[in-house]
Amino acid sequence: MDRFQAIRAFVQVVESRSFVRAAERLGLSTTALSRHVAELEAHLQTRLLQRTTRRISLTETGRAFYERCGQILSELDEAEREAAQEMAEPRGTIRLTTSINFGMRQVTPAIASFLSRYAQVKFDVSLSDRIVDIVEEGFDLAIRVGATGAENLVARKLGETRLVACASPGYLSRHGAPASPEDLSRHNCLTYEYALRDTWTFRDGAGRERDVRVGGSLNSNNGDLNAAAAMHGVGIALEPDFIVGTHLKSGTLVPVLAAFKAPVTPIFAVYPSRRFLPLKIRTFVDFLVERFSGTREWS
Amino acid sequence: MDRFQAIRAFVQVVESRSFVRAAERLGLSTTALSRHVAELEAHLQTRLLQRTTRRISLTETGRAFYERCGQILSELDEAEREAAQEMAEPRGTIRLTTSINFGMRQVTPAIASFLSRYAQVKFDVSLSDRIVDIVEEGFDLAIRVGATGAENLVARKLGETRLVACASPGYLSRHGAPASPEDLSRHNCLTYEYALRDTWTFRDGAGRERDVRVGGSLNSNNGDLNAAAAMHGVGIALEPDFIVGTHLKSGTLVPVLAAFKAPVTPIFAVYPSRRFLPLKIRTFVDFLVERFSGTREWS
DNA sequence: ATATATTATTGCTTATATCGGGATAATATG
DNA sequence: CATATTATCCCGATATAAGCAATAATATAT
Repeated sequence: MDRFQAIRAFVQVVESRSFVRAAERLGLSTTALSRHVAELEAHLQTRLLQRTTRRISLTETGRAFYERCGQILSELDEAEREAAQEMAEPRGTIRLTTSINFGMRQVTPAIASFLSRYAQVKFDVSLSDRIVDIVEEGFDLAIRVGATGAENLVARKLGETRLVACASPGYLSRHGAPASPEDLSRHNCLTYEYALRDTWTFRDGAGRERDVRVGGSLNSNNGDLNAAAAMHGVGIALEPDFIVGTHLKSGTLVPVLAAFKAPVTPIFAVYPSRRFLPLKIRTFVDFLVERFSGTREWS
Repeated sequence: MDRFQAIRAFVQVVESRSFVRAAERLGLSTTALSRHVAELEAHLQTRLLQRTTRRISLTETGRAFYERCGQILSELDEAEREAAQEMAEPRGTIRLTTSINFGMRQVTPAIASFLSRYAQVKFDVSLSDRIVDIVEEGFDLAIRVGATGAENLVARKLGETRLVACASPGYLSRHGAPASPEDLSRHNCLTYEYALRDTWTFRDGAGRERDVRVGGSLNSNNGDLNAAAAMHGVGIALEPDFIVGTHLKSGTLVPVLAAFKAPVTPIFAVYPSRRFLPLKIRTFVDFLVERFSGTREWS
């Protein structure tokens, strides 16, 4: 038995106070309607409608059931409209903050693609590697590598990035490639201000952690700058694959310590945990998840 | 598509975080489950679950829909359990007030029949022709002829009673039968304290109202007493058919003014309009409606 | 009171949809 | 890299729902 159909039938009969009128409104035969109500009653093992062939009235049980069903059906309709509203154009401005590198390389093309699909949406993007308080500063959404932020937020995982230690072929031919993480202490390591400032972590074949204190002639708060420096042969950088992926492919940078696993960092979409998320946000986050879901290697 | 089935499937998949586990719990094949979710998504024209063959996660839209559906399903379950609970024994005491005559003749046997069916129910009956405030005096239910009572009450029609003017054959042979309502002014009319004290109303063949001022040697607050007096030849009484039905059948009383329609009075079950009526009350009212629904002639 | 029209239900037939099994494709895990 | 797990697709068998026609019941009109 299709309970939804049956309940709909029952409700319509009550509201029409007639099987034939209800059948007309639902576009069914009275036969089907009569059966539905009968099946519902059989299912509940109770009588919902007191019917003479001429008039129908609710039983007490039926009255109670009807009231609740009316409520439930309208709630369901609302939920479905809300969900299907995906088709309704998302509109409005999305205030977004994200890290400079990932923002430039991955989020920007995603935004472009999203904008071409949804003409009514605008973006207000703030690039910053600082972890901003999105509630405090009025952002709708943050896309963050690694950090999720405060407690009252929802973090939705978009993907992962793997850090890769790498250097230019020129640097390696001059200084040799490190064979183990500990060798890094004898190399010029380009460090990053906001994370991994002093210590880089690797995991060896046996799964043991190998922490190494690193340092060198360049520390910056910008991964691109470090990558560029590495390409110019300044030293070894530990970079997320979405920054150096293309350079590794082209050979301008070469991975080192490939036998050791560098940390994997999750990438999150972070937004306030509201009961009903605005359509524009929901749609954009879904879009990002879909776009990034299959991504194994950033480029 | 059975939308409830589909939603149930969807919710179970979300909660099981797996199609196969959800299928086990629902006693379905994974095939059916997969189809249900796919159909639901097609219906909503949106993606609810982001699924790899190995793991599934909710889309934002799906998350919102899931939360609402969980709510809706539990409401539906509750409504169905509540309705099906009819099978659960009604139990407890029903505090009931009803008029003396109708109570004695019709309600008492109904109560007896109800008690024999539901062993866990007890009755506390108060017979009175006074219109009591059932909320004030703590009654669950009143059965009333004519009056429905206060505003915050629900009145459920149980049936109708027709008033019949009648007298004993002896009285009529001595005084003759009235040919029109107006003739009643020359007769000894037995009047009833709570209603129709001074004026009786009839409707003639053309549908016109014919009010007649009546009076005589006996006024009482008890229909039975008036009927008994009429049978003893005292005069003409205007009595509900549930009182005089048997006497009319046996011939101890004879109807007069049969060409004129006497007023029809509805009979109500009246109870407080609570959101959730106790099972015992619901069941008893349904029982009364069923018992009286076919009744055309009271006896 | 009788006849008539309206209305809900039931039996029967056809068409449709649903279900489960096996095959397939995809992906974590060891 | 191989294997086991998992979701989806295809197909045949079964079950289910819809409509038509007939029936029973009842309100309204004559």
